[in-house]
Amino acid sequence: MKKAPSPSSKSVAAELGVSVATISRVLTRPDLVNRETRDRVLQGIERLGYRPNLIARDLRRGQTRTVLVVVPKLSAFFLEILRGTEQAAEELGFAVLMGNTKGDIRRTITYFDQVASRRADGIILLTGVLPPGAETAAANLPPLVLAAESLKESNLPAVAIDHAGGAEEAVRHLIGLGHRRIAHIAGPDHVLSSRARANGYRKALRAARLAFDESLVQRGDFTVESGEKMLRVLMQQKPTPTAVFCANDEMALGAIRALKSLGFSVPQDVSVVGFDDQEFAELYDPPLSTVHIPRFDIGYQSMMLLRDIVTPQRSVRSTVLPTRLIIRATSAPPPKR
Amino acid sequence: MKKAPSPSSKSVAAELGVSVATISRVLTRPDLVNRETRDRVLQGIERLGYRPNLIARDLRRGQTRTVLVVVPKLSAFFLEILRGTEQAAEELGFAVLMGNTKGDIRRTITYFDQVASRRADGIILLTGVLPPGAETAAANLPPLVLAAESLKESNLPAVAIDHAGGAEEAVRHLIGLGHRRIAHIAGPDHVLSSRARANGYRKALRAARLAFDESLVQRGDFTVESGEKMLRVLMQQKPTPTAVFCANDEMALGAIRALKSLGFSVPQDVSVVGFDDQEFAELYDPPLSTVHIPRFDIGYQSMMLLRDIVTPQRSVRSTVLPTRLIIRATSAPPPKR
DNA sequence: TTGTATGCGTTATCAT
DNA sequence: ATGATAACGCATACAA
Repeated sequence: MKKAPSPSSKSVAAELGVSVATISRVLTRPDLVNRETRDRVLQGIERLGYRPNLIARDLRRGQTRTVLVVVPKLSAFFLEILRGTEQAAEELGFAVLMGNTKGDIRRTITYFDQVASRRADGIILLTGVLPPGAETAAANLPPLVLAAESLKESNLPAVAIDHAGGAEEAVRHLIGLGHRRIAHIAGPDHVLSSRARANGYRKALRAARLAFDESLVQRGDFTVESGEKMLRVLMQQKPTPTAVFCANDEMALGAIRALKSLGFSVPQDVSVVGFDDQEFAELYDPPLSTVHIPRFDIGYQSMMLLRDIVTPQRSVRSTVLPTRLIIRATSAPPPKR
Repeated sequence: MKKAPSPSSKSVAAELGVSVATISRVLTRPDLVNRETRDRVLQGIERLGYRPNLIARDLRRGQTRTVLVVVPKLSAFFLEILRGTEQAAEELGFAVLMGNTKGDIRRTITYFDQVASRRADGIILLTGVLPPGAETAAANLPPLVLAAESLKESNLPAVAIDHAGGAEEAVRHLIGLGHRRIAHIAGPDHVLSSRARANGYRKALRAARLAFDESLVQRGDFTVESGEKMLRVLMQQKPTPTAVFCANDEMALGAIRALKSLGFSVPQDVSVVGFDDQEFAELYDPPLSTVHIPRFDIGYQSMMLLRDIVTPQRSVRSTVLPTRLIIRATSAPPPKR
């Protein structure tokens, strides 16, 4: 049983006694061809196992119907986004290429080149940073959607997240439970999303006319360890906070771990709320209250937006997607005194 | 600033007063061209922003240097594999296309078609199942590597995991700690890997001359819930087991959860060991002892193997990768009585 | 309704 | 060392 290479339209045409044009038409504009011939061709295609060569088609058409998704690293966070992109891509008949910069911004250029080289029609960029030279308006950017991590000031098409709104809702939740001294473990200051989340925290306090206490805000670096460390700092303030809002789930886990080891129980003594709703949030003990990021939607919408960009005559509109507070078991009313 | 489409080799050639052949040679076989012309061409390419059209190149060469990775679902497990594949692909100059069957075996055929249509050179199949028609040797399979989940009887190129060996090591570890009544929460019987893990469990018992007790083996379905449920069943046996080896991490989590709610502490009263070493295993409280699967390597080796397959004159050899026991905090000596 | 012929942008063969 | 040219397999404008 030797592996027969798929025949070309030419050989199928020859076999059936029609022209290659007819083969092509049957596949792309069936309405243009006579019913009988169409059926005969379809049958022949089936019998001979013909598959049109997409490379040739792409070359001819000048497009690939392929999107390149570029992530800064292959983490669970981006996985769910990828899932959304894949779903939308499938619906639109697009293929999905993977790109991973591994934190090296310059590698982004390599991927830009991929679309300059016509291996993909456009890029969904999840890295949050444009490569050095590309920042100027003069730079020749490929069709591009900025997703999840939007750039500071850019009017490039983007699918962003309402970080501030999510943080605000989380803190409002804690306030609603009766908390008055609410701490915040923030993320790195240079990351736009941490700043937005910190802003949401302050806004919620302000709306509830709660004083903003500088000492109740500590900055971590998104790791579990930094969460532990900052929690310890926070518990040295007095009076101690009764709730901690963390800028991501890892730090929330660290905070809980540190609380436990300090002899506090969560949420009876101290409430903790995270951000991201990563997979482990639900599995943790106790299950973590956190702010859900619609990762799937980000991926899905990004693909749709990119389609609009590469399709002439479609209007493109950036979006900001809302987050959703998930109340699990780490947030409760403060202890009575 | 209008977006100028990348010029073709023809226009670059015209601009520089050379032939297209020279342009092509400069890019693919620089040694064949005179030093001066080469430099001049290189310079012109840079100046005009020329990027060779990979689609045209692929068409001409009859290959795409693209691999299609097909997963049954986009989970963290496959993510790490994908990372390995991506790494190898980058080293080899391959692009990575994503395919997701979402559990629908028939969709695999769609992806096979993608390579029949020349969108990719081959497939790394992570689904563990071949589509219905394709099982026969007569079926015209695309260049294929079976990864992670190997098929029952097939001599297709594969990168497999030593499930049995990993399970054996885990149970040996428990035996070494002094456990004598070791239970097993197995996975579904129709999944080859669960069967292999169960076999490893029995083999370790046999090697230690411990009696195999049917009632100490319960079958779950890889979910946290089934882990809880089966643990409860196990603890009704008497004497109760002092250790539980679970066929995956989710069920191990379920078992721990159930143990806690029954008033047992882990690992003081009962030890628990999982399988997979998923991300949350390390983060859990207490951190889970489990069997690490070299997911990255699976992906990496699969890509290398596929390269061997699509490259003439390279020999292809299937591999079985070893697992590695990770001892964390859920396994300890049994309580003294 | 169908066929013929051209070109998409390369690479490779064959001359020169 | 370089150029002219023929494919690669398809889609389409034009002819019939």
